Amino acid sequence: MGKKKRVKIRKLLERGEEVPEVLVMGWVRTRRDSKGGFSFIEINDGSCLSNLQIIADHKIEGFPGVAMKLHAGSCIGVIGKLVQSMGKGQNVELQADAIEVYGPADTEEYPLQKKHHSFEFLREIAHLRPRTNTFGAVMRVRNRLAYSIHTFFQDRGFVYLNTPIITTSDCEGAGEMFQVTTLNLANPPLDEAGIDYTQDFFGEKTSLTVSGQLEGEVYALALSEIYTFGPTFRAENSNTSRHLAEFWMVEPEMAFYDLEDNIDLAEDFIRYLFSDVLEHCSEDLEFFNRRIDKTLLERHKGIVENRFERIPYSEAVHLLEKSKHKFVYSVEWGCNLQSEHERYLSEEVFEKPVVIFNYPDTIKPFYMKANEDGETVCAMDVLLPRLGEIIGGSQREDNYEVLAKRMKEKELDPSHYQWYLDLRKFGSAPHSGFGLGFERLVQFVTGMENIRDVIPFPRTPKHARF
RNA sequence: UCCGGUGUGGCGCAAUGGUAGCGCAAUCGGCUGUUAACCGAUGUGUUACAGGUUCGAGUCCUGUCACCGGAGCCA
Repeated sequence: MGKKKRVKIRKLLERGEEVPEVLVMGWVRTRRDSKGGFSFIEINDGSCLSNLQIIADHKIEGFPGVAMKLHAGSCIGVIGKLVQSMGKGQNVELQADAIEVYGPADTEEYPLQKKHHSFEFLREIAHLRPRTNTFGAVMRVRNRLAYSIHTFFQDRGFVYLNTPIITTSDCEGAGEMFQVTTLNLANPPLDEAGIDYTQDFFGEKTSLTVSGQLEGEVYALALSEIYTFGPTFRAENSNTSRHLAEFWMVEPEMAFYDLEDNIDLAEDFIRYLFSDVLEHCSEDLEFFNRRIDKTLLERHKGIVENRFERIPYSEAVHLLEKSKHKFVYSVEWGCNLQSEHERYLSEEVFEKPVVIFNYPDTIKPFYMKANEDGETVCAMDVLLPRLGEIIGGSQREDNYEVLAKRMKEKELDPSHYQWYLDLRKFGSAPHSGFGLGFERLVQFVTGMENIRDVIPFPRTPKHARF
């Protein structure tokens, strides 16, 4: 059996043509026995959502012994004839000539049953959940999105850049950082100030990155347009359906882009991704639309077909102030917009993605470019209905003096950022960029409610198993 | 981290302070070109953990842990 080339189920179902002899391999999802002397076995190999139905005549060689092992979860290989199906529900089916069991699954112990399981339960068996319809579909969609992120930027001449995972730059207190050290925690070397990091592996205090942006700017100011796509770490004790301690982020950074160019790119990017996934993952998306969220496809088409709303922060505040909607947190110019405010704007006022830009400088980081009004900066957030912020970005401050002053105001140590300031000292250029949370994108595209169910192995507070 | 909720057979859930049940799955049998198959029978429990109140606790109280939802923070 091993000598013949195996064909994936997706290919066979797409063609829908009869094949005199074919080999398929996969995991049994369900078996139904007929007393007519044969069994129906459905197998799935992850190449697509659909199973392949196998007709196994009990007369085929060794079947009585084999049949006992063909429970849900077992892995088998089958050689047979692919023929038009006599039954309803599938076009073609495989009439088995021989079946080989690679790995049986003890039905008394195998946790997955042919019934619905809660996502909470599946999280406890993260090593087996990819064998369910939902997780197979999530991971195929996730894969397609990753692929089209690369094609979007590659088609536009952006350079894919790998920024460091281990870093010394504390990206402006942007959340808690995971420390990286080889010091003996039970007995660390000490000096007057506390722990003596000169004796640590890198000779100074290091952490896992919370953003590749600062390093991305370095390469944008040489290669013009770059993007990063890699893991990001936040040690915030955050327990929500939208947060992970380890997640993947896409961060393009572009020389010669102002804020408007930046927003244009972000919008084109989002709409490209949705359009691509609608075209290439239709079976999986229809599954999500049927089982997870009945309005999913309708909303996705809305995103592809309509322009995003764009409003300045000041106007957003004005809209919220004059609205009759009762908010838990009141709104005034200068405050951070709360989740309830963002949701109100994207879900009720505009009912589509909203870009808010020109935020007060007091609530944004030091590196964002100051506007001429002296009180706002060139920041922008893209808000999606139901999900909230999916993109945060800005035009960067490219004036040396202004940036140095901002850093002083925010009490940052300039010695840590000398290389960053140097970019403004030598051949500075207007430039912009943004960050997109990859898992939040997958969440929105699939309709999955919890971010822990769109990443293979979620890392959250108190949870790093598997 | 804060607020609220939940924790009971493998899974999903029920049970006024008084004998812990139901559905699905599983096992066995029947039926059938079946397809979330169907029909019948069978087995399945330290009620998260540690204390407390009570004649008696799954149920009430205290603490711990875990999970879920929301908030903060963020992508």
